[in-house]
Amino acid sequence: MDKDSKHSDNAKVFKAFCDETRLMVLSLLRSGEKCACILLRKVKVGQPTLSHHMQILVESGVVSARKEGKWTYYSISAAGFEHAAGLLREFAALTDGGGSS
Amino acid sequence: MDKDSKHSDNAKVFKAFCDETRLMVLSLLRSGEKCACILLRKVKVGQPTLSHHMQILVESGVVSARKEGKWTYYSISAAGFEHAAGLLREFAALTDGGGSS
DNA sequence: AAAACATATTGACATTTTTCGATTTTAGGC
DNA sequence: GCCTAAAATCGAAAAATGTCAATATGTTTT
Repeated sequence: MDKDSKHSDNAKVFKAFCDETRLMVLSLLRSGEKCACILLRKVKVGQPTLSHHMQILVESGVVSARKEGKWTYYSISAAGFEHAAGLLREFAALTDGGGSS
Repeated sequence: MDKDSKHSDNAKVFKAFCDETRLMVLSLLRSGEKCACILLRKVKVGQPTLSHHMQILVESGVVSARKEGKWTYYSISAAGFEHAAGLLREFAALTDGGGSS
């Protein structure tokens, strides 16, 4: 079981929370689904940059996207957060002896 | 209340989990306290690099360090993980209407 | 179909992060 | 004091990430 690639994947999930702008977006989404144009007015980055951040948030699973006409609506994904929380618990949980090497 | 600096601080906490090598270290620490020299044998980075990662882990609060003689022993900090988990919950929790802007 | 709008993509640049080699600091053994 | 070992610090190179300007794509309106 290649542990290394697993850690690489897990790091990707946590990277969603590593950037100040992304945390700002997540914070804004706490009050409900919003379209990119609304988010764009609140954060201090350009449109392409926001688009890039939203892509990272969606791919990490903590945000879901919904297209409707010209707009893309984003919202918090409860399942994505559960997954991240689960990983956190996993890393915090101590094993028994473990060191068989 | 300057939200921006708060997000900056929170991002710093999550950065502990953003790197593959750091996740590897956290994984190793699950089976108990270990000195840097042991960790060094398991991860595939040099000694100065490991030292740097350990500094980040300690400063983010998820790992605690204990010096004993020539050695430095590291272990998981339950409190640090609680804090990170709390932040995660905070971002996941929906507010009511919120938009008082 | 043309214009206007919302978002995505591309390409370049700047900043940040990771990494390493060399050196320094600190502690213990001779 | 001198030598060895463990870990930290310094300085620079390499890699990854964030940012923007320009352009492209898709959608609604006129």
